[in-house]
Amino acid sequence: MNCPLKKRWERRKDARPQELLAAALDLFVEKGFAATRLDDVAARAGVSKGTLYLYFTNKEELFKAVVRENVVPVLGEAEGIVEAYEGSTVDLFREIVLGWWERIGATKLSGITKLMMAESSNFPEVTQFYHDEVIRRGEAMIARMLERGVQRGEFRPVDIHQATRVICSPMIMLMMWKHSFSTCRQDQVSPEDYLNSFVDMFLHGMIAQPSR
Amino acid sequence: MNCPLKKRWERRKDARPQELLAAALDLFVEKGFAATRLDDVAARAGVSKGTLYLYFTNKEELFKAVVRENVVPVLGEAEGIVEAYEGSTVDLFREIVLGWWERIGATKLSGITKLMMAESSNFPEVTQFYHDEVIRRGEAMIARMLERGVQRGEFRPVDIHQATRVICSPMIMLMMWKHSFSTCRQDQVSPEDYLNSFVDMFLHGMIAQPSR
Amino acid sequence: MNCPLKKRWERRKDARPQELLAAALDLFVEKGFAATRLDDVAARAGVSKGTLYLYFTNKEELFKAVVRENVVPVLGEAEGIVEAYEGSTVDLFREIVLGWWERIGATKLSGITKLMMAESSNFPEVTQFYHDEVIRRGEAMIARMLERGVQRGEFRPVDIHQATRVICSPMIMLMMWKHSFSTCRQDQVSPEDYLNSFVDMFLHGMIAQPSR
Amino acid sequence: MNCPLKKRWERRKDARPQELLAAALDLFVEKGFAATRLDDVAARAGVSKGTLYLYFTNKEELFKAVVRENVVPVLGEAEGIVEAYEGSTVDLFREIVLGWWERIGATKLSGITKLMMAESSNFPEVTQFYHDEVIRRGEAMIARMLERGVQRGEFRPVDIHQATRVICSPMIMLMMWKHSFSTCRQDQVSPEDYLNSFVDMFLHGMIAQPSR
DNA sequence: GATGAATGAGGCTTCATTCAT
DNA sequence: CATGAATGAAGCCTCATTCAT
Repeated sequence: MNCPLKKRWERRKDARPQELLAAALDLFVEKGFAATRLDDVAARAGVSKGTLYLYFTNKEELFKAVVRENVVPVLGEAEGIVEAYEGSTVDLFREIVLGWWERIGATKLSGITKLMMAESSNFPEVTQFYHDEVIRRGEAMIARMLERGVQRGEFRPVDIHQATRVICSPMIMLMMWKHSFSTCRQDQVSPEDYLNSFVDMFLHGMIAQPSR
Repeated sequence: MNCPLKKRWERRKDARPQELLAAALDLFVEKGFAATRLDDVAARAGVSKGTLYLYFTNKEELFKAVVRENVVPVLGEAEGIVEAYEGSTVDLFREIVLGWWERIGATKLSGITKLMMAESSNFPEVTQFYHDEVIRRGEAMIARMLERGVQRGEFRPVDIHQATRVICSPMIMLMMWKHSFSTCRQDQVSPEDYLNSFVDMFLHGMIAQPSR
Repeated sequence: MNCPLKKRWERRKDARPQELLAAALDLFVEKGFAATRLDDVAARAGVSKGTLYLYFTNKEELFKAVVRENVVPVLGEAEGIVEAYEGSTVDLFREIVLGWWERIGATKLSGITKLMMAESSNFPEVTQFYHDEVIRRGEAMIARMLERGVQRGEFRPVDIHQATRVICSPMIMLMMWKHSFSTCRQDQVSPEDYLNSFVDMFLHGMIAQPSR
Repeated sequence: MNCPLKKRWERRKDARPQELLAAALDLFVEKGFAATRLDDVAARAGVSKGTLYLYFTNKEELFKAVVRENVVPVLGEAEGIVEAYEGSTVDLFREIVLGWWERIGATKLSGITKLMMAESSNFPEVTQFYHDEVIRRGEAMIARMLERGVQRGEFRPVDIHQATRVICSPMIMLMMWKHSFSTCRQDQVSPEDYLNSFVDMFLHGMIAQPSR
């Protein structure tokens, strides 16, 4: 407290892993898992190559730490929202989709999703981890939301399992496009327009018709 | 004709690239672009590594040839169907989706789509080629189909551009799941169920409500 | 035969692995297993680093090939001699010890023995291989020789198993000294004198006393 | 004395090197010189890596200290015994061999001998030190014992120099086996049986035949 | 005295591409 | 046409040693 020098030092020590994770996130998103060189991660974080290995056992653990630190918490929040929501499920759906867009889709974190879709088959251990920590939980959360809508009579009764996947698809695809062919397209997709179309179509397809 | 030996040779000369392309397709689908080793391609085709370079300038050209040979023709057929179709657009939609599933989605060609989504950012030239030859044409075809439905009063008026993308998403995702996390999931997605859910939801969301 | 150019080429191709093995043998003997850099092996053989991997999967396989090519055949010969010998076992003993000295002890192959004694605990797979292919066979051969002497009444009855090891010890040690502290000693051990002392002591210790 | 705190500190200061040396001994024996990581030594001693460098200039000096602290004193005792012995040289021989076995061969110190035989050529300075401090003195002691036996008419006259080495061989080998191929062998050598065989053979080979 | 974060050279291994035959 | 030996640039990871605190 009264020792600013030491404090600076400690702050640095504690901050170091965060700096490394930030650099790693940037590069994983930019290049993908295999094509990211640890040299570059270190260079971007302003440290030497060896320093990385003080904090992370190897490339795969570094990646897992990036996911744990950045993606998993957002998922936790979303789970909390679904659990505690009090309004209509239509509103909840909008809330989740837009919240996801703000916290993941529109940020560089979308690159993690893309990366996992892209390279999972080449890195089984990382894949298993991501599947357990992210995909399974994410799908469960969406499924719970759909069930809520059906139970409350707001949504048509549908195959929850399949509907979950159908719903996730456009969201995942939006992230993938951002990191795939965006350089080729002048007619940049407006994510907002795309999301509106998606929500619109989905609700048209799901909402229980009052009479009929 | 009267020279069987020479003829066999000539046939071989023509056949050779096909064997190479078949081997390359298998391996690109299995491993992805970067992780496919030309050694393995040559070995699977039963030729030496150098032989590959007699027919293809480099790895990227080999991949482009695979796409040209396998994916592009299917796209041409679909374009023809849309152009010439005479029934309802709802039926046309089902025709296109199922035809796509039979010719691409259910075959190893789905791996090419997955691969491009995955690795495009690391190989700009390949990406540009694929975008021009496949994506642009594919989206145009879908868009034309939607326009047809709207013009004939079968579909609600929607933003064609966005709707095209929303519609493509579940189909692309179905291909990606096949090649991404399939090893992690016991609850193998039934593609047929998934497609039915998708068509059902889409048509519910698109079909113009008669009265209301 | 009438194509010297091609012949030269083929000779080179066939000779290459031998050149690599020769270079590897030199360096393994000089530096040990862990301290031998594959760069140096390649350089000494006059090829690039990558070339090594055309012929040997990795460092351990390279080493195993060195052993198979150089040590194992000598062992085979010795086994043949023991099997077919017709003279006295005392003479056979001298024959084996001196033959071993000429073919292994006095050559750089002695370095392989030293290396294995030295580094075995750090490279379990190589160790297992060497134990199975060299040590087990070598001890079996010595044991057979001792049994022969005992059965023919030339040697005192002794614990064959232990005696085998006691006998091998001075021979192994002679090889180890050559590669251990030789740089420290001006009073170079004369291997011949040492071997004479050894044979002399051993026979004094083993020969069955006629009367007594 | 009246300052227990300070005293504890001072004791610690003296004790610290002992703890470090103990940890270093364990690891050098277990892994060898090159393969022992100073990280591990520090961890086993419960200190930080940097602390090692407060007490020892570098890895080589650490090793030399381990030898000085553990091996050299035992040698000194043996020298004393040989100098002062009053019984028969045959008994002295047994005394020395068994004493060596109890104090060195059967303990982890045997690993130091093995390590030096194994890695000496890669670390010239350490080697020179070990040769001067251990090998030269050890051989001199054995030689003196043999001379004593010959002078007193108990042993046949032999080349003392060579006999010394022949005698040392089985003892050194026994240590090396313990640390080399022990994992490969189910038929664990019984050191006691081996030593009995060795003493038996040696004395048969050395003892002056009374008449004849 | 003690710490432990940081370094950076060095080793093994991979693979697209070339070229002499 | 076809071969396949050879290359060499990279990439991941290790570890003895230093030094600011």
